[in-house]
Amino acid sequence: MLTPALSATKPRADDLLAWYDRHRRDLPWRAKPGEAADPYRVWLSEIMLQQTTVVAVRPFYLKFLDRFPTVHVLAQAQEEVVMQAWAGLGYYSRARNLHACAKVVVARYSGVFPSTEEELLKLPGIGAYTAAAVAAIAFNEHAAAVDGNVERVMSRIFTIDEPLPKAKVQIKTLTEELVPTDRPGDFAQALMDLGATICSPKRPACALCPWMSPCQAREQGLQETFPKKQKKAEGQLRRGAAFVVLRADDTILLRTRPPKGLLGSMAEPPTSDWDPAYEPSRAVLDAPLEARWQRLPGVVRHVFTHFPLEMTILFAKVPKGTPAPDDMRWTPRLRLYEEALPGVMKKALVHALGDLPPEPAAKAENA
DNA sequence: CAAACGTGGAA
DNA sequence: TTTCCAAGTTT
Repeated sequence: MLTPALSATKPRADDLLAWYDRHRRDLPWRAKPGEAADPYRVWLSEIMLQQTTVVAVRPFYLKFLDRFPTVHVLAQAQEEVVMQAWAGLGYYSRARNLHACAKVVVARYSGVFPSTEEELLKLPGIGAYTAAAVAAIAFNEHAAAVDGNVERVMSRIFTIDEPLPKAKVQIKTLTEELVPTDRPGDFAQALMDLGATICSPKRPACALCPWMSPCQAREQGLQETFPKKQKKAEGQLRRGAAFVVLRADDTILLRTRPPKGLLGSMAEPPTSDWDPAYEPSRAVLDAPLEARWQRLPGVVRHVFTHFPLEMTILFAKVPKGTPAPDDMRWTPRLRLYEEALPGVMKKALVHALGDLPPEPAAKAENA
């Protein structure tokens, strides 16, 4: 009587929501059940979570929210301060767009986020996913937020053979058809929680899945083969040099990178160009100033999304009063934490100086 | 549309 | 150690 083909039933939002009500993750940016969501916090968290794990985001989110509690505070902040708060999280164009977006929301929308997917999509740093996520989660709009989790869940449920990213259009349509009139915000979060905790990339816990029965991939035992993806070419190794200068008054030579491109608007010790053919033995020719340069043993390795980097570190001590070259500055070693130093540049400084002084502990509000 | 764009953690 | 990748957007 029971035919396996029956499993081709449409997944029910109610089954997912019932699971969510029991197993929802408690996250700092997530409103408690029954509470209204704060659009600013939802938006901030969604930007931070782009291509970034919950574990990595959590401390940054808490510190960022403490420093910029409202969209008004953020809009009025200096860009350098915003970049400093983002330093270490990666994908720094997000921080520049975040700041730009805050200014638009304050200037054009009086500090109130627009509530529709369509309007949100116009704002800097907000793309198809984030527009739908904020609309649904913060405003309970009937929007389908399709991120990597949802792509995985949907491609498994419907055994979508088309590889990503081509399958995105189809997945968006399929997801829209499942969004309930009732709780679109919870549905969006439930779907992402499902992808993050049950329908994981490897070893999905199908036995615990509220959508096990309608899942076509599970029925065929092929859940781990979805989603199909086209592979990206891996980048070629680039080499370069970084120049760490310690002045006698315990200051370090830094500069700010151009606003666009790799590590845009972030701080760094002066560096050479990075190129596969770079010759570390000739690095001193690229030095920012005359000094007795010392080539330190070893290299600093770092892996960017699209290429690996090997940096040779040159170190020099210079006398008090040495002027900074054009577009560079001296920063006290004890205040390096105030600089917007990306991870790779922190590595370079640590290689030359040893551990950097820690940031002073934030003052406790209720000590 | 393919490529650029960071980082750190897990298997 | 290698591989994959985590709540994507912009150009």
